[in-house]
Amino acid sequence: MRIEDIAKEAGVSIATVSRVLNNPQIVKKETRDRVLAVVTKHDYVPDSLARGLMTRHSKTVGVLIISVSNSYYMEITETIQRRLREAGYMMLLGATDDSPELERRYILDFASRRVDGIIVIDASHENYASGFYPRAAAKRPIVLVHSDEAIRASGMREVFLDQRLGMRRAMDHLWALGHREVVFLRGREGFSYDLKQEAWSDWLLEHGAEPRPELVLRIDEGNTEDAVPLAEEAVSQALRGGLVRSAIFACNDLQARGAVSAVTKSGLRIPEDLSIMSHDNTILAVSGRVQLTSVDLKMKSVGLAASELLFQAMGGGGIEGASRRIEPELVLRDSTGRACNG
Amino acid sequence: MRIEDIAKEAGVSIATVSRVLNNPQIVKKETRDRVLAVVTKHDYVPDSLARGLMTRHSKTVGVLIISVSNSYYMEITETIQRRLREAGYMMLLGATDDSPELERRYILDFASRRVDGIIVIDASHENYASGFYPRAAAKRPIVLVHSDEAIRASGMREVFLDQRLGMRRAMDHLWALGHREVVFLRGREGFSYDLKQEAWSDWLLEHGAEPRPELVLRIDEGNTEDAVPLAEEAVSQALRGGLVRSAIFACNDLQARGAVSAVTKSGLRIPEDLSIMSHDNTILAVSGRVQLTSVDLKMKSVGLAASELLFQAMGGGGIEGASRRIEPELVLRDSTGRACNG
DNA sequence: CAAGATAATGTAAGCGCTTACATAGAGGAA
DNA sequence: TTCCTCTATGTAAGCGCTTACATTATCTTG
Repeated sequence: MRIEDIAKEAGVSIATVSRVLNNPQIVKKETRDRVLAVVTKHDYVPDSLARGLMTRHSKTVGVLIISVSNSYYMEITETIQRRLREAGYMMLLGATDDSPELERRYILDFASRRVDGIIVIDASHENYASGFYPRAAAKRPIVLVHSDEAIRASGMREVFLDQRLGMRRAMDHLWALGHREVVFLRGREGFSYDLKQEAWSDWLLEHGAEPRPELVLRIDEGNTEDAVPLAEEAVSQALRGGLVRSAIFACNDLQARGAVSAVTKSGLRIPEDLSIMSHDNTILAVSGRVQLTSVDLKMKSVGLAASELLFQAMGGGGIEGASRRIEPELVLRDSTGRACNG
Repeated sequence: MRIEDIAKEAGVSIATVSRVLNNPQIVKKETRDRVLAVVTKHDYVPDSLARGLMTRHSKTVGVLIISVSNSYYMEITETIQRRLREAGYMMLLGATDDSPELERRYILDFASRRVDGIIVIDASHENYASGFYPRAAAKRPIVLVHSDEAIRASGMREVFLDQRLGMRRAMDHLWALGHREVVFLRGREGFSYDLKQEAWSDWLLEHGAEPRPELVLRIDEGNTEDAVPLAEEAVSQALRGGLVRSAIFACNDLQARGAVSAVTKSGLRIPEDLSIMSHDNTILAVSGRVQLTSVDLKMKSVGLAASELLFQAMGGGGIEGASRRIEPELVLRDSTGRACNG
């Protein structure tokens, strides 16, 4: 069914059909109804490729995340998807596997599909520094969600996820409870682990404590479900080695769950004997016997902010003020308590 | 940058540029290199809207799921997304909130975007019965992922998720362990709860046991994180009422986690005093202190099968044999054991 | 009721590509 | 050389729409 067929059947020109579809009020009610009848009769939907070719927009937004199968990204994807739908946009979703190269390919592909805007979650420093984002942003609105100081100061549209603040809040809380030694449990590699470790280290230094290397427990997986047993194993071992004496900071809830298992199995109580601070505040934080104190990155707010910024941009808004900072929140639960030996 | 600009700069006609991009081998190496140089120089990517208008395909596939923020769907979305990318397709992702109406709107929208194919996860019976899917499938390949006997027999391309078999395996397992009374814990509403309850009920009847209504525990939420405390509360209450004596079947891992909390808090041991059978086998099943025996729906296989079917269809394959059945698998862990009073 | 104003519809150009067909150039056989 | 074949490139139509502009129908109003 093409617009021509509808026009023929309704006895009007294709221009009239187009008007009925795009500017109903300017066509006489009588004609309009006749056309609409034919349209609904055939379930006719105009070809948005052809339409986009003329109008220069596709009512489509490209969204990039590192991984689809990660609870941590679920909430932000959900939020963005919902907002886009409400505004009549479709979402093209791509997973980059944390590869800047793949990210670039996706963005070029988005461009060729004439998306009206792009949201990059966990934007890579590399693609910013090489000038790729700015170049792409010159052609169509791009919103960067990131935790990178350089991007923050770039003047691009961006949502800054203040992870250092989250770390500070977590450490402050432990400190206030009397913990003077905090073991740092992390995954193998990845920007966010490095950032957190740096923040952990800096914080300790600021408070006159030493970020001793043996306090860093590194497991080989980060975010898959294998992280749970690996973290458990790592913590058990550290426990046996007498390294864990006051508190543990885990980089995500999976690792924290593993830590909890290790600690309970060793006969110690949480939080009486040992505190565990977690990060991400996913469903895992509340699904076990001991509910985890966890840093919540407020991904819903992040998603909302990113969508808002993008809509503004797509509506022709300028770059000024197109910048947000979201504060992580510490959610207190049962896994942290006063230090017993503090 | 349009093809015309490239042509002009390379000193050739637009047809030649097009050929360089689509059929490199038919243009003389010398010319080709000259064109390619200009193309890369400007990061030129052809407008896929214009291209799609001619070629009649968009290299895009529409995927529909009920909810983005549900661990249960993460794996299948991930699998499909990965397969699509490998094959050079982009994924338009829509969340239907379990609304057949919204599902229809999405499918129409997909159609207008000239997607090359559509995958509907948890296809609705309503849209099948009303003839909507078949009508849509006449115009472009559609693969339905579902647990609906009617759709299974429809002759459409479909992946049948044999949930009844999963239930049977779960119940057989409990029965073999000596459990003769199985409490059924479920969410408020939704096809899959009804299907499971029916299977539970049928199974009991077949084994000469009675599916007594008071054995059905229904909480007001199903899949959000609120389900955990609600399930805990429901189970605690049933425990106090003396209703839970041998085993509990929970419709998903969230509910099972709530059940575990209730049971442990009441002082009973798992699985010595009470067994808990879970469903979905998400990360939650392995993240707590007691690891849950759970029915795994093999969503990765489902996703693979769905993609395969779609690729076949998009490649021009016929409808015959475009049908798969995936068997759920029972993953045995620590939450189920021999009945103590069996 | 003529005639200018206005509302409703039609005509046709063109969005950026692909591709059938036309054309030109190069090489080889007679 | 002439004619034919083959290869490389150009020309132009057309994909299904939107929209500026042209045209025709319908009102106003003196």
